[in-house]
Amino acid sequence: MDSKIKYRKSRQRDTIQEMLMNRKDHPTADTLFFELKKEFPDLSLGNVYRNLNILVEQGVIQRLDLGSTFNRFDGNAAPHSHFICTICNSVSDVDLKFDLDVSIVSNESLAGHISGYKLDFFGVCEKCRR
Amino acid sequence: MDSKIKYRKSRQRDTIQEMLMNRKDHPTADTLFFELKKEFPDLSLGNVYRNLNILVEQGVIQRLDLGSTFNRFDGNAAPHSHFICTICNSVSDVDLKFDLDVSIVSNESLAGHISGYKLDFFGVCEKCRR
DNA sequence: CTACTTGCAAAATTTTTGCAACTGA
DNA sequence: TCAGTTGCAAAAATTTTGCAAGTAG
Repeated sequence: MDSKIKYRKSRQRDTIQEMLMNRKDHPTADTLFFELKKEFPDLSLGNVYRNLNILVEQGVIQRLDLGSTFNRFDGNAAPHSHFICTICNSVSDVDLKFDLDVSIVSNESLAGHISGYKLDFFGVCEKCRR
Repeated sequence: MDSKIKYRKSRQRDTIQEMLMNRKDHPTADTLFFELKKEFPDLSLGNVYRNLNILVEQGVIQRLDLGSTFNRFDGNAAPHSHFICTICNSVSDVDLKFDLDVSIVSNESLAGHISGYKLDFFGVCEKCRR
C-alpha cells in the first residue's frame, strides 16, 4: 500500500485480477474469496483484501461503493456507470450515449473545478421484473 | 426499524433532526454524537444510530454513502447531488440547472426501467485550492 | 539475499442489537 | 398502563494489520 513499493508478480493476485476481468457481476471480497478458495485452498480473506487494495492502487481494477455496507470490485478500471437493482442488489454496467456535460451544475464556485463525477442508476432488473 | 412502529416524540431525536437541518456540512454519526453530547451528557452512540435510522426511515433525512468507510447524514431528504473534495473530503450540496435526462443510457433493456439515479461530483473545494 | 507475499490470528472501524430501566401519551 | 425510548455493554459485519515463514527475482 506504500506507494514506493515495487510489487512482485503473484499467482494469487494475478488470479484475482483475471477472475475480476472475466466476470461481469461485480463481486464482493467475500465472494471472490470463496471462489478463489477452490484454487487456493488455504487462502485467507485478509490477503484477498490486501491484493484487491494493491490492484486498486495499481489502477487495474476499481472499488465500487454503491450504498451497501460492503464494497464490490470491478475488473474494469475505467470510470463508468452502473445499474443497481433495488430488489436483488445486483449490479450491471451501463453504457452512456454521451458523456455527461458537467455544465449542468449551477454552483459557479464549483463548476470550473469539477474533475470527475459518479453517476449510478437504480431500478428493478430484468430478472426481478418477471 | 420495524415499519409498523408508531414512533413517539423524543427530544433526542428531534434535536438530531434539527441539528442536521441546521448544518450544511454533512456530518457523520460520530460527529453528531460529540455535538449532541454537550446537550445530552450521557447520550450513547448506539442511540444516535438508532435515531438516525428512524429519521431515515421516516424520510425526513437521508443517509449518504459517498465512498468513505462511514456514512454521512443529510438533513435534506430530497434527492440532490453533492460535491466531494478529494483533498479534505468535505461534502457540499450541488444544484443542477436541469434534471438529468435518463435517455443518455444506451442499454435498451434497462433504459425504460430506471427509477432513479445518483450523481455526485468530485474535485478540489475552494478552501483547499488556496 | 532482499524485499515482496502469504497464512493466520488479532485488531480496528463502523454500525447494530439485547436488555432492563425509564418515559410520553 | 403500554408501547416506544434510552444507556450500557456486547456483538456483528467488513476491512486492516502484525508477525513469522515462504518465495520471486
